[in-house]
Amino acid sequence: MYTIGQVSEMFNIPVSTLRYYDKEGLFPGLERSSGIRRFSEKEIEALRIIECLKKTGMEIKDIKQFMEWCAEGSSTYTVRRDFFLRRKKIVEEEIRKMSRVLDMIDFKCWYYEQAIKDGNEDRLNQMIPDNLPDEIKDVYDRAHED
Amino acid sequence: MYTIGQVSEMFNIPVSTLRYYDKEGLFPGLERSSGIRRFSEKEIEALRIIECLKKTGMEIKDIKQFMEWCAEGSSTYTVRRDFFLRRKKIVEEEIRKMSRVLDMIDFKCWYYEQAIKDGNEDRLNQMIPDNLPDEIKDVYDRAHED
DNA sequence: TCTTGACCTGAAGTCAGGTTTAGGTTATAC
DNA sequence: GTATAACCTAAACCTGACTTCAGGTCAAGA
Repeated sequence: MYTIGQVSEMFNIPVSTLRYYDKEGLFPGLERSSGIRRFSEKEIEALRIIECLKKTGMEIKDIKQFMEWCAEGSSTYTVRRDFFLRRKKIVEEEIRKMSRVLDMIDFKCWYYEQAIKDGNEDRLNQMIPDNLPDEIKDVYDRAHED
Repeated sequence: MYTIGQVSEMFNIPVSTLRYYDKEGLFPGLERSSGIRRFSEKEIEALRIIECLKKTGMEIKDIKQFMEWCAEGSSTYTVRRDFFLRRKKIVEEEIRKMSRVLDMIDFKCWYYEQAIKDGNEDRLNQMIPDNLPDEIKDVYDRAHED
């Protein structure tokens, strides 16, 4: 059992944020002794999941929904699995999107490298988009496919 | 040359958002004729970069900084290259982080698949973290490395 | 016992990134 | 030439995710 201050240190999350999460219903079964929150392993695991889901851009109210399903017990196993399957697709798509963003950034790095060499963008602007050298053409194409 | 409405359709961005971007200084040299905004190829390319940088989580005010460098001309080529090199590192880190999140999600999918089969989490809780089967152990380890 | 630090609450404040509203101007089609 | 659709501004409003504040309680050590 941990106090809010200990959990705050463990996860490097402000105490105010933990209280906010509690207020928003992210710890459905959180115990208290004479008013003071007592975090068990259950809440620690919940917090790991919260951190994970927040990284995927999920909103607090949707994380709350998941925590409520956890509190409901074994009747929600399939709902919870489907929840993660949906999230999986979203994160996979996010990674694909980021890879394309990375191609765009790589292209821009190359672009400014050339501009530095040339002292201007004239030659570059004549190359784009059809006369790019092989070394960068693939990156450009991936970055600009919609 | 395009009107704000045409650009809105091209990019599927509300007109109000384009005006907001303009107010925040994201189109430094944007022309007007009798008060009406005239978007040129320059602003279209700017908007492509804005969309890209927004996907990396960059704030409007930092995107504005970049656009100002663009408006300054050839003296800022190296600054702009370095800007993209920094962003590249951040996005690469983001992708690595997302891959670990994906491992966590894969683990959770497996976990609930087992729980559905078993009808409870008892067997699972005895397995975690040291007696996991090989098929999932790697995923678990990657998901939990800090 | 008293003080000090960690805890508690509800309400207000903050910040980013827009969106909505109200009131007005301009361009285009009939 | 007049309707109406698309444009304009400033300012207020909204949402999510916190943070800060004011005022109060609780537990442990000197």
